Amino acid sequence: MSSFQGRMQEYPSASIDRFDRDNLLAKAYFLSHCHKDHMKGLRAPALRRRLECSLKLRLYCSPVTKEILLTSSKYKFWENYITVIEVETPTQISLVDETTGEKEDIVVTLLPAGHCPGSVMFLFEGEGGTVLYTGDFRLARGEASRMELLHSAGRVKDIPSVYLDTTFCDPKFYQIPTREECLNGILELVRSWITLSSYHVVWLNCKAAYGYEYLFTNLSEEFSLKVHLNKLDMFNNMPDILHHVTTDRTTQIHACRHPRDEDFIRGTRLPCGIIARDGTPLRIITIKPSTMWFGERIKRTNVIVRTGESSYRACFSFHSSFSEIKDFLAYIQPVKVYPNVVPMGRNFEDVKEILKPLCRTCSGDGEPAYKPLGQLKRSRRSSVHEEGGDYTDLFDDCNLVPLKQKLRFLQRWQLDDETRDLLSDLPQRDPSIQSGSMCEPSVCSTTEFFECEESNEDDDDEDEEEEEADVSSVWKEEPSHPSVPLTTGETVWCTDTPRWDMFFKQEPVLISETEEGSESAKEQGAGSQSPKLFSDSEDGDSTYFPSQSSSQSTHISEPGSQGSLLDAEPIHIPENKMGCVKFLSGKDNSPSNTTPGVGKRNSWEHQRGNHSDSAWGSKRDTTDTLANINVRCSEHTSLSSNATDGHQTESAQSSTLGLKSDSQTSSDFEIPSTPDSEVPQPVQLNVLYSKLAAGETVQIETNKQLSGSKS
DNA sequence: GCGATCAGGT
DNA sequence: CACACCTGATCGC
Repeated sequence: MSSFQGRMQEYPSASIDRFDRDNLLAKAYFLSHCHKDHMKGLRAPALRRRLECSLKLRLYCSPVTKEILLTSSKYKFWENYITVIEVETPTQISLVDETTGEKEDIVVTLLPAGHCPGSVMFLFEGEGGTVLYTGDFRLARGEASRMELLHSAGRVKDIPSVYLDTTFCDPKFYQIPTREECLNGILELVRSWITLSSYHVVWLNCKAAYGYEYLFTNLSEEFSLKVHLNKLDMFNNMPDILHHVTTDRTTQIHACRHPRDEDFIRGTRLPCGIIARDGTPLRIITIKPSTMWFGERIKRTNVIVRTGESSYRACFSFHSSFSEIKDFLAYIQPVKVYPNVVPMGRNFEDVKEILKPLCRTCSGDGEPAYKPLGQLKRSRRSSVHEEGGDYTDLFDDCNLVPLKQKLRFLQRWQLDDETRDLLSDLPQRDPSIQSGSMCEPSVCSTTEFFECEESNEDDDDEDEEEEEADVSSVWKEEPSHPSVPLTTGETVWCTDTPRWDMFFKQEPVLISETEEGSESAKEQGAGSQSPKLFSDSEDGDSTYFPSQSSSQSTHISEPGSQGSLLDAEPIHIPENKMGCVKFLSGKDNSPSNTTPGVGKRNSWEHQRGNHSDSAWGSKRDTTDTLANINVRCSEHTSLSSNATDGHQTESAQSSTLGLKSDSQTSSDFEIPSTPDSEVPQPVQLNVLYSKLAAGETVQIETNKQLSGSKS
């Protein structure tokens, strides 16, 4: 939870993610994403009053964040006070003192943060120096190196100050499995269940928060089954998400909520109340996304853990692990890092101590904490690829590979090898259901569900959505409140709505390697290529598949090994993007704010581009979207022809380089894997962890990384 | 009645 | 495990 108080030393008149107390006096507001702990004071009457009295005061955020924010009626009053800043578009804004007329211009760049839809980091450049506020972020290894706007003239920018998401900035959170590992584990678990019969359904016990959407979209795409949610209105202008979620409860994948959903599940009922029409009890498993972490040299377990008869915990994290944070800082090399979050079981001083050796000054005076950079400003890209078989490969974000391809690739060998066996002796399943079903969303199964009388009395009927006509022939869906007419006007599904899979095209590169690749992948999965991933886990690393009464030992994910198959040439560094700065006055003159059609349709677009795509596990080719973006940006940045041109250039590069950059592993810069540099001995670690576990203050002489510049 | 805060829960 | 967020109790305006 963020404990950032809203203001940065360098630009104290701007408030970020905090809107109460003295932030009420800010000259500009910034919202990194729509989680409540970053919105404190945002709907307070005091702020609202101030807004109404001000001509200049604006809230700056990404298009998606605006969309989400304004979906809530409580924040509707912001409508005319929000200025959208396109992601990866340096934009000049003025901080104006309305009493004196004093003005300070700063350039703000939004960078995708990979935390939840719309989440961004803010890069500020101006007289206060260059500062990066990360908000909450999850960036895989190497992603900073692929953010063009963190670079200038082929080098990473000098960013002296970083305000950092330190949620997991603690060595005990050293490793968190990558998004792809986690996603793949969940996919396999879901597959193993829902293919048993159409009465087998899964409930994703997701907290009411944004951030699970990429899980939903991947599940939906994989199984051609939309995910049931209570409401969708926040995604109305995000077709890439909207296509994969539904308020139609007749699906086998649910992420719906009910105030007493635990009770429902215990009673083998889904929170939405749907049951099979023929009375056959639904077979429900629950999957609870939760963060699993692993210490530096601690044996990993699987990304799926069975916690009960029909309940599972699946690894899932919105935040970067310690090693990902280290990797990020190693690349940025800030002089000063300010923690935004105090990790659990720590205090502010602890975090600062942990961060010290990760800063430029400290690695300079002591010894290089873990990354012998040698120079403050590195060339952005010097090596093609580096060491294989170390942690880099271990936790490498093979996420840079278009995920769709990767997952197919993985599934092929996994399914062949293990899951297929696992599934082979299962009860006869509905012939209309096939693994990796080709059916259309929502009409995949022939089970007939109907409303249960005890259906929860929630108000989701207002979000009820009529599905395609042929649904009615398959499903019997009775409104939970027959007296309330369905609102058909709202988000009727149109057959001509672009489909998710039209957003990307198949690249033959990976698929063509499938035969060979699957073999090697299998071997790697057994530990050859990335031995450390599962090297010492030949044992109890069991992923439980619900179709088995006992555990099945299945390594459901080994994407780390994939990266090595997919290495590509480094991408080119675009010219300094600072040449293309968009200018915004205090008044919001952006067309996208007033034209819902064009502008909002792409409100998800900021996830374009290699890093953002990978951050989301998204895998569409961005060409189509980019074309739209360009259209909109032409309007949007009409104040600056430079900006428009620059943007198009960028877009063109992105689309042509997309695959290459996506295919890169994180080791595309010269940072050796951190564990190598540290070479912690097991004994040392044991001592360290014992102390940490005991809550002692750690004075580690042996561990340079922790002692840092403490001298 | 509303908001802020805290405790307790998932 | 933690995170994000909900609910309910309490207090003050």
